[in-house]
Amino acid sequence: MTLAEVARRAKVSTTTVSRVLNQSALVNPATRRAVERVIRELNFHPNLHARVLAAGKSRTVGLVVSNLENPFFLDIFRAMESEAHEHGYDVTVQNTGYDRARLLAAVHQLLQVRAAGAAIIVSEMDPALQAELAESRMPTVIYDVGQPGPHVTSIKVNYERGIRKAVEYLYALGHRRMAFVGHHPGLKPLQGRREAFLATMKEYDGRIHYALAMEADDPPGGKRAARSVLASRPQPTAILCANDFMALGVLGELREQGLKVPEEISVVGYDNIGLAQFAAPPLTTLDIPREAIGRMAFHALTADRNPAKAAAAPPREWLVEPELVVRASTAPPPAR
Amino acid sequence: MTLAEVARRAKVSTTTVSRVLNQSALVNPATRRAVERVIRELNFHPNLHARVLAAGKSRTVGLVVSNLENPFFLDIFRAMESEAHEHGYDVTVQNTGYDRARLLAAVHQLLQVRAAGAAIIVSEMDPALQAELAESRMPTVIYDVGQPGPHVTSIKVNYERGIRKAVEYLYALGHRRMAFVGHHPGLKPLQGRREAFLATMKEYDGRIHYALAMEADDPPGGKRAARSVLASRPQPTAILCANDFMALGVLGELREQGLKVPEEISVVGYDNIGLAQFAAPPLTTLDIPREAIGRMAFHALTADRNPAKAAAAPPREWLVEPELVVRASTAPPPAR
DNA sequence: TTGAAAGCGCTACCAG
DNA sequence: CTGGTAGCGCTTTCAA
Repeated sequence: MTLAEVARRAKVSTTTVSRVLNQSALVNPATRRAVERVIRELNFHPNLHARVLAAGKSRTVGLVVSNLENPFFLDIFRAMESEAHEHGYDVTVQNTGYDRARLLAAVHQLLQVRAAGAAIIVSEMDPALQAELAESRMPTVIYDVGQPGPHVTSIKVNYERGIRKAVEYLYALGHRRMAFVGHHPGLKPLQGRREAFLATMKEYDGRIHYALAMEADDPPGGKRAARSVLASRPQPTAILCANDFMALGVLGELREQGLKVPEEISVVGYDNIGLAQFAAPPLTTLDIPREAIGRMAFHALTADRNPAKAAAAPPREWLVEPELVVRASTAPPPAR
Repeated sequence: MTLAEVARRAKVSTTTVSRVLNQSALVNPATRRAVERVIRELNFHPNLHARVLAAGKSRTVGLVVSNLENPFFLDIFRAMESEAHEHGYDVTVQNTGYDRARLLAAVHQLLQVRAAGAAIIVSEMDPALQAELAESRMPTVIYDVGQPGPHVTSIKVNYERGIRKAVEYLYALGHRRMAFVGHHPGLKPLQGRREAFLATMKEYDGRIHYALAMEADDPPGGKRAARSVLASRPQPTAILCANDFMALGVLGELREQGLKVPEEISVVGYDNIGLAQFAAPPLTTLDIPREAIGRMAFHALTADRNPAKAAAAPPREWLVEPELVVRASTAPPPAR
């Protein structure tokens, strides 16, 4: 089934059919109806590849994330998708599983489909890829790493500020022994949270004792990490997690070990995913506005498309501030 | 950057470049290396739209699901994707949010990109769309509804059997007042679970008192549903959920109401998502092999591609049996 | 082992 | 308002 076939049956030119497909105004209403009828009868679906090829532009933007299983990324995807749909765009997601090879493959795929833009919200970004992306001239959004440029917008989360808020809060509650549960050393953004923690610890200069553990980004990873830090001595009275998803796992381990949260030990997460309030107990965490990030990412990718509104273009760099959300997983440490 | 440009620089024909791109064996190793060098230097990424258009076939399969946020669907996606990658295919996911209009749009999109096949794992399928899909002759996998056909494979879960297992288990524990938490009446598969529950109740013919509540497919929905069934009298001593994702929400509500699980009330989920073991308490549930479903779906879509192995083709209809997984959210009802 | 040329299905420019 | 036609970038015979 091709457009030519439709044209033949409708007794018009392919040009006309193309016009009705593209909502062009320059087509007689009667003609339009006739063509539409044929399209419906034939169950015609225009070949998108041909359209993109001929038109030379695509209305698809790509999103590549590290771990779709983690609601943090999923939320960004959904926000971006809904914003895109409102503007007549589609978004294709790709999951890397924190694997650099898959990241590379994902980016190449987007380059091959000549996507209108790509938002790379991953933790495993590397400089070489950033350079390649910059050269490609495809509008790009990068997360937590690198610098903005002609076609690249950078979104960064002020992790350190977030961690500091959490540590200050815990310190004020009386906690002096803390543990940090992060993951995948070497992955910049996550390491960012870890380093933010270390930097904050340094500020407290010896007044806080701490332990660290790095594991996979999921509940089982959190569980293992919790087991590890609980084995350290002196045992921490509070555990800070690199994200809520892992925090779910640390809560599970604490439950298994019979440690009451928050009476015996406090836990704070990061991200404020929806599940955080359904954790037992509901998780104190640092909110990161995923909805805004997703929408912002979409606009950053499609902004240059409207040179007219260039003035209203979004900033090429955006710093996000996490907010502390106190729920039931934190309390003063046990009197001992 | 086009293939022609590469050909010019490499001083060969476009045909040759095309050949190296397609791993064709009929190209001199030296020539190949030369071309590959130019490709690398130019950072050339062949236009996928042009390739698909010219070749007339695509190595992309589509997956459309109702709610990616629900790990059940995400797991199917990941399994399908990993299987696809192993076979040189890509998969594009689309999320409908249980919205028929979005489902239609998603399917049309797949038709437009001439996808190699489409797995429609949704609860909002309707007969008209099934018919359209059948006519389209695109390999399709449908879930829980309809009949298999020339190009359509049907995967069905034996919900009733699962529900019966759960009810029998609870009945044996001593429960006589149960509630079922489902969602979106009118959505076939989910209704399927509800009807399976009702059918089972009928078998017990008055020996079990029950209540029902339908809400959204997420923890908040489960929470609302729980509130509703807890208000019914006599109050149930066990709650069966249409899926684990909602069960997370009912556990949250029970916790808020101060009801101890499983001492005062039992909860059983459905699906056995990874989070089920991280729920508090770990959830008794019915396992559905999502990994197998995802892989099976991929093969069903690409099977006809290999007429040689037609004999080893997967069955056009597959019935999945849920297995009861007992964890800590169920126990005998309180003595009262 | 390599190349010339005819499409793939659609859009867009230029006429009428 | 409508149509003819030249591509878009690549694959695929068919020859050489």
